[in-house]
Formats: sequence, structure tokens, C-alpha cells
Amino acid sequence: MDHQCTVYKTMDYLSRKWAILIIHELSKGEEWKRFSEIKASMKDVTAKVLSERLKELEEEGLVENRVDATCIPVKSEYRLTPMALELLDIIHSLKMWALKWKIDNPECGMQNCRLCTL
Amino acid sequence: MDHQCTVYKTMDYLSRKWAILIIHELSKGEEWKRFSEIKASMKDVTAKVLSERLKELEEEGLVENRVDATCIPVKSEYRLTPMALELLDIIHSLKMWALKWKIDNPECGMQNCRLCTL
DNA sequence: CAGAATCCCCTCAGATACTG
DNA sequence: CAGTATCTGAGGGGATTCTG
Repeated sequence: MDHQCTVYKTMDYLSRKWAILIIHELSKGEEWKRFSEIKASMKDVTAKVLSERLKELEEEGLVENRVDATCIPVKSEYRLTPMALELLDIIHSLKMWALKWKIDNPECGMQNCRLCTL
Repeated sequence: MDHQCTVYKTMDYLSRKWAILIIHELSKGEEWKRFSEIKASMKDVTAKVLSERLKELEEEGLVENRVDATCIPVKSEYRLTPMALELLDIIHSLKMWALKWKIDNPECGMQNCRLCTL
């Protein structure tokens, strides 16, 4: 890889399942979101995978985590970093590109795609 | 997935190993590139994977293939479609983003990253 | 030259169960 | 609530061999 590391490495963790959807989910609503809140809004993701992705994204500097251990039960919240907020624009461009060129794919008609979040 | 199909489906094939690097490779130099030419310029990719990716990208409409069977040996060439050329801008944005934010990753110092192709 | 066919490994993600 | 631990299966990718 050597000289092709930047995009390659970026794709390495962004291409993991749920990663982009998690980023997108965190971009909605209030700043800080609880683990259970994220999980609930993304029906099919398991706690294991969500936990893994959040940790990876945190290591990559895309997600911040704050924990309030004085609460019972413990309150753990996540939000996007400025780095990730800029990435949102690119994800948006990707959506626009997909909408423009791939709109007629069999399983997602134009109506759905125009309305869908990603 | 349902309402999140566009970006998700796009990521599905773009996130496969070598896919983005192949697109990037096809964007360089002359229009049409031969199989062996692509393979030679991407040291570590195997013929199997390169063949698979090219076929997937062709199915997705990102790559065109023309074959001259009158030659011996057969001449098979590939190039990007207009759809893929627009995607290049987004890949470029992704590189710029990575350069800006992830420049200090351990295995790729600033010098390499500024010079590297992706 | 341009792949196709096999074989094999190994990672990733899902399911389930458990814990402070 | 917010995870972790363990097991499992599918499949993506590498290495090698073969072919028109």
C-alpha cells in the first residue's frame, strides 16, 4: 500500500458494516446520543457490532464518548467530532452521486431513494 | 436497509478490496487500459481479484470493456464511464479529507501522504 | 495475454448469553 | 443501561494451476 495509504486506510474502517450509517445517525437530532438511543434507531444492528464500530470510530477520532458514572445506571453518550462533521459533506456527495446515477436499481425505486436518509 | 439503500449499496461494492484503487488507476494516463497494464501498475493485486472487481464495476456501470478478438492474443481493454468520472471528484474529496485530518497516522508520514496518489 | 477454476484460510458479522 | 464473552457460519480474498 505504502503511498496509497490515506484513502485506503480511511476506507478500511468506513467500509465496515454500519459505520457510515452510525455516523449518519449521530448527525441527527441532539448532540450527544446514548448507546441505547443509537441502537434503537438502527433496528438491525447488534450491541456487539455497534459497540465495536463506536470504538473504532473513536480510535479514528470521528466520535467522542463521555460517561457519567455517577448516574445509576451509568450514562454513556456519543457525538461526532469536527473531523466527522466534515466527512458528512462527503457522504452527502456520495448520496447525491448515487441518486443521480443509480436511481433505477431494482430494489429501491426513485420515490424511496429521494426520501431515504442515505 | 430499505430507505438507506443508495449509499449503502454504493459502499457495498466500492468498499471491496482494490475497487477504489482500480478506479483511480483507470483515471490515469490514456483512456483505454489493458488488463495486464492495470495489473502491472498495481503490484499486489491478483488476477482473480482484479478480474472480479472489474466485472463488478462493469455491472455497476462504472467501467466499460472492449475486446478485440481479431488480435492474437486477444486484446481486452477497460476505461471509466462518465458515471465513474464524476465519482472521482468524491474520491478526491475523501483524499483531501484524509490528508487534512489523518495526516499524522503512524505508518504514513506527511511527506508520503502529500505525494501519494490516494 | 486474459482470464477461469480450485482450494483454503481467516476475518467479519450475527446470535446468544452473561455482567456491573 | 451499556456493554463484554463466546461460538458459529458465510464469504471475501490470496495462492496456485490451467486454458484458449
